Amino acid sequence: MNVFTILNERELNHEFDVAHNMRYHRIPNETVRRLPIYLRGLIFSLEQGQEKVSSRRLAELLAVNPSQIRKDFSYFGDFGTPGVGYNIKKLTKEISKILKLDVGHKTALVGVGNLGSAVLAYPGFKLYGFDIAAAFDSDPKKVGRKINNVLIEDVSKLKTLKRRGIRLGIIAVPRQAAQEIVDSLVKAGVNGILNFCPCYITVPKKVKVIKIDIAMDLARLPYYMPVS
Amino acid sequence: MNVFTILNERELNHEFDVAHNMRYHRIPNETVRRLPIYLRGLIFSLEQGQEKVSSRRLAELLAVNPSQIRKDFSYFGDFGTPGVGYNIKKLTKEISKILKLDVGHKTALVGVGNLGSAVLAYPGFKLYGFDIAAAFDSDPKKVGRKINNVLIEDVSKLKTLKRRGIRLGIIAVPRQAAQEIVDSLVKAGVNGILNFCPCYITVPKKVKVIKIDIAMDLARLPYYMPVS
DNA sequence: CTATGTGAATTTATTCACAGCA
DNA sequence: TGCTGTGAATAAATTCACATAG
Repeated sequence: MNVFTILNERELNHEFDVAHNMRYHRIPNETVRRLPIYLRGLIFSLEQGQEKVSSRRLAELLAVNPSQIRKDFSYFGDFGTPGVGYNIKKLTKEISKILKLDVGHKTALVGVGNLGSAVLAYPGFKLYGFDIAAAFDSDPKKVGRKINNVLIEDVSKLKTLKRRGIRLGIIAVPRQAAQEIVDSLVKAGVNGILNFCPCYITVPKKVKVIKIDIAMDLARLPYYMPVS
Repeated sequence: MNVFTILNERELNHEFDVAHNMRYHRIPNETVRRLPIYLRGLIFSLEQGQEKVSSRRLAELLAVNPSQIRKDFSYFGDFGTPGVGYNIKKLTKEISKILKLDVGHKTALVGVGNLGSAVLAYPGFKLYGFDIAAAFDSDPKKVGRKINNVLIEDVSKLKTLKRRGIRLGIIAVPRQAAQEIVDSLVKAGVNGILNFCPCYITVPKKVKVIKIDIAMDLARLPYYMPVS
């Protein structure tokens, strides 16, 4: 059968890991997972007018363990000054670089329904350096319109992505259409996909998929809730 | 400062853990995280007309390790038959019970913008036993209308939740409004919250929050993508 | 002969505790 | 004194390997 689905989070990369980013020798997977969280906290602190932040303050803000933070940061060089804390701007820049968010990523959205529209309006993408540069839908009524200043194009135009330098795709189409769209994206040179469809999709090895299933996260909540 | 934010996934429960669900002695956190994934795979297999499934088949389907699956299942009794595999229905029922999804959860959605509407239309919630029984918005134009057969009520009606037996809330409002809504939900007796707002919120200890930040997940993708 | 269930081995992640710097 | 950076200690998760059941 061999259905390929990188499910929610973790399943990313058991083979890769070592090869790339040798500059940062062996950053643990869990640390990588936390880096975007730290980034949020750092940017938040910066907005609060701060310039330095200690591991303790950041930990309080994010409800994590201070030594975890220090250990995580220690995987890539010295950024803190003892007795003072971390320089927020410097650290932000470094983390962005590690996550390769510093270059800016043009991203294509496919499927401009409710969820797709929400994605277009979501402020968080810009924060992380993503630029939703194109949107596609198969509904002729939507094609040609603009949402959040992004023109909606027909899905048949997906093949232009390569030429336009877009390597990332976000899929928010009905589940039946998902695999077909994935194939088109891959053919168009996309090598990273954020999948919102609650379904299994198949991709070549070189393409990385992250799947978000909003219901799946909710499904863990009752287990952790106090007995009512 | 003490901002309380259970961020994305994991941060759930360092204190709780032991206390409840003693019937299932000490199911590891990571296993709990995977249970909804297994549930999906099981239901998928069932829909394919199968009755039994082996750890190998399930592992292929979900792109995980077979012995991981067996180990995970072993934390709660014997459900497989050697040489054959697992009885899908029985196992599905048991996992639902562990996750407390078997009782059905009435859930309230707050914020019926694009994201909120997408949530209302999302098929996955029903799959996991969630029933979005109420929706709220502050926009008078939306109040009174129905989406997906759910009546949109004014946010001032949030206080009726307790009476209606709703203990779960999904927040999809603009970030500025988030904390206020959270407070209202908590006051109305909600003890589990799924937060889609990219912001920090504060809750009493007894309330469990899961935060989904769709951009944050995407932020890990470039790191794992092959160099282009 | 196939597939489970599980101790044991291994790998990975977290936390502690403290030396050393500003 | 206050905080970083990090080895060492601990804890948690994963994987192996095999005895055992159908």
